[in-house]
This record gives sequence, structure tokens and C-alpha cells, in this order.
Amino acid sequence: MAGYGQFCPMAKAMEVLDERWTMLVVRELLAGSCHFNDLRRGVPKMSPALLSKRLKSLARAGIIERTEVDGRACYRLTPSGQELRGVVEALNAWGARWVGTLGEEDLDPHLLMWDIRRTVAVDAWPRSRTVLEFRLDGVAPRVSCWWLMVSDDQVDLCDVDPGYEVTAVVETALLTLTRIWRGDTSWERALHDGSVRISGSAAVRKVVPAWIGQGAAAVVPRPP
Amino acid sequence: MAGYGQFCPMAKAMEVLDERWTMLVVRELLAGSCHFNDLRRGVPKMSPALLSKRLKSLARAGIIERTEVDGRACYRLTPSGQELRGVVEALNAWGARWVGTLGEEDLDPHLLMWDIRRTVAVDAWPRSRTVLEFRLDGVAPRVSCWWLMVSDDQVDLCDVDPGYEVTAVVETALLTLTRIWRGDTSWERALHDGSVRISGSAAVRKVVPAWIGQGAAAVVPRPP
DNA sequence: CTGTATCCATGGCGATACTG
DNA sequence: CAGTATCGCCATGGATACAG
Repeated sequence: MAGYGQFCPMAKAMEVLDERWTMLVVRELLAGSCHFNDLRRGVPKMSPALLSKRLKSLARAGIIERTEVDGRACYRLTPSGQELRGVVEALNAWGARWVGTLGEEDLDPHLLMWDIRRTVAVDAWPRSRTVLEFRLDGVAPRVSCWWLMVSDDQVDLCDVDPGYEVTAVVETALLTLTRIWRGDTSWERALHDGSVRISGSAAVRKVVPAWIGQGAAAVVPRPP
Repeated sequence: MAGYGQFCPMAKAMEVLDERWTMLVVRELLAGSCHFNDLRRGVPKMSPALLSKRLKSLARAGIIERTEVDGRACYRLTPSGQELRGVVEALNAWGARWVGTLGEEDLDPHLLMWDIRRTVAVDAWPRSRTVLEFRLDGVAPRVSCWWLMVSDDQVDLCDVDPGYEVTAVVETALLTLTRIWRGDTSWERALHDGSVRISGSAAVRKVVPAWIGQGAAAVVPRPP
């Protein structure tokens, strides 16, 4: 695929960035992933061959640098790559405001739970071990139950019962939890209309939404 | 080409925007073009079939609306499309800062002169008719001479001698003028090192750079 | 863990011509 | 002016298996 034949800086930028998957890889790198398989988890539908190819592309473009630490590959954003945060944020805000409709094929419990895990507000949680169980309706049994644990500022996510006492259970459709996470709706509204049920003591039920919080896109104001 | 299978707003945004040429079409629309052939001029290397396809895509995505005025097609950005200005600006700034190297294939005298024409600071020009002649070195003769005219706040661009008295002649390589326009270098430096020559009266030579100015990307600070 | 190798089908896209 | 029509290549990228 050739370039655009234009001197316009935006066109030159797009020559690298408009290739399929590229911006999603950049997003993963900005989120802190740096090993090959960490990155794969963020783009599960991308084949490893293609990920490898894109990483080489990004390196050639000066956006990332590959180093090897203890025999382990490590991809890090260069200053040029770091500055793509502005682009990612602009795209994210626009997408949150104007691409509201999610299809069944956009939902992925693994991606959602992993994203919750990595940005969860641990400061809001109790200091002692606290376990939240998620039950996702209408999802393949194998990936419908998740346990999110926080203890000593350490966050863990399991898809098998870790066996600890469960503080509260959150039960909802995958779509609902996804929409809350994106900020398309709020915890308050979802709890009120019954699309999310939280079990546990009254005190706990009240604070669970604050424990989980919402994703980064939720702060973007929506169009009227 | 399928979607990414992700709920992430940025991924959803890229499902529409990462297709080849799409963002360049949006850029043209943001710049004010609205008729089919106006748009074509901004993306001369794009086939009309593909442009047509992309316009349909953008309409389906709610980014543009097609109307017909006096039997003339007219594409206008919706509010959603207007808000892509933030994305375009982020990409443009990043491209200006980090994709500095221009190849021969990125240069296009027609695109450059047209861009100058449409953003020239007419307020800086004299009120009476003023004609600037551009002579671009190392370019096919057919497209190496251009005349830029301003009179009564009306800007015109010709690629054949309009016959009016020429106020000043700007002579330079296409690459140099392009780099100045992008802000990769300044008028001052280019005049000083001789890569641009301006003929005309001493007073006129001094103000011609301000008449022409620089493109939008020139205000972006460059990395050290 | 970090990729490569191989294969194959799809369809994107470039080129050109043509039409109401 | 504003597109359609047609064609054909070849690169893209999805899938799977495998290797250092």
C-alpha cells in the first residue's frame, strides 16, 4: 500500500496510523503493556503474525523501540509514540460521543474485565482483602463468572473461583456492564432500572459502584 | 473488512476512520469543500469510484449528509463530523512534529498552490490588485509557473499567465516552498540561505513572506 | 515467551472508460 | 457536474501450526 502523495502532515501521519490494528496496538502500549503476550491480550482478535508485523512497522516509523531485558522482548513508546496519546484521546472522545451503538460482536467479557482490573480505583476499596464476584448473563458459561480481588493495593482477576469469601456479587448482562464502563449509562440508572443487581450487605451494595467505577471514556460529555 | 470486536470507543471510531483515504476526505470537508469535484481536487490520487464509496460510508456513519441544491450534490459535515476537527488537528500536529521527511512522491505543486490560495492572509495584502508569480524549480514545465492574485479581498490562482502586471516573483524548489508551508523551516531562513529568491522592489520583497504566510501546521512547535 | 512460517481466500483499491 | 461500470491484480490479513 503506497502513500497518499500529499505533503499534508495529517496525510503523512495517516500513512502509518491508518493501517488496520495499528492504533489499537498504540493504545495498548499507552496503557502500559510492553511484552508481546501482554499486547496480544489487548488485541485478542489479531493474529500474532500481524501483531509482529505491526510492531516492526511502528519501530520503523520511530514510534516504538524494541529492547530485550533478561532475554525478554520489551516494546516501549518513544517520545514520538508517547505523543500519540493526544490522538488516542481525541479518537476515544469522538467515539464515545458519536458511536454509541454496540453490537453483540463488540462485546468481550475478557477484554472488559481486564480493562476494569487495570484501571480500578484501588484507593476506594477497603484495605483488607475484598472480593467481588461478577455474573454475566447471556454469555458462554466458561467466561460468565469472574472474581475481582483487592488486597493491600494489589489487584487480581480470576475466571475461576479463588475460594475466598465473596464480599458482593454483581449480576448483569455483559452489554449493560460494558455500557456502564464506557459511560453510556450510569451505575445509578442501571441499578434503578434493575439491569444490574448487586447482592451483599446494604452498606457494601452502596459502595460497590464506586469501587468498580467507570472507564476513561465515561468522563466524556455526551451530545444532547 | 470486519470490525475489531472491541467495545473500546477508540476502536469503534477506527472502524470507520481507519479506512484508507477516509480522514483525507474528512479534512477536505472540514476545509470547506462540499461538491464532488471540489473534494476530488483535494485528493487527486483517489479514484472517483473510491471517493464515491467513501462518501457513502461517511454518510452511513452519520458523519456527513448529502443534499442536493439546484440539482448539485452537496456534502456537509453533521455535528458528529464537525467534531472530527479535534482528531484532524491532533493528527496534523503529530505529523508535523514527527513525520518531517518528505519524499519526492509527497510533493504536488497543484495541491500546494491550492492550499496556499485557500488560506492566504488576504488582510495582509494591498487593497489594489496584486499579483505574485511563483516559479517552481525542478518541476514539470506545465505546472511550474503559477500566478496568485488578490484584489478586493478576492483571491485567484492561475496556472497560465493572466497578463496582469506582476508585483513580485517567488522562485524556489517545490520542496523548499512545501517545507516552508508546513513550517519545517521559515521564510527568514530560506531567504537567508538562498533557497528562495524573491524579485521585485525592496519594499515588496520584504513583505511578500507575510503575504503568503504559512500553512496551519506551521504553528505547531517542533521537538528539540 | 516470543515470535515465524506457510497457506489461502477475500476484497480493497487502482486504472480506465463511460453515462445521465 | 457527479458519479457508475468493469476488471483484475496483488497485497492484506485471517487461520493454523510450529520453532528457538
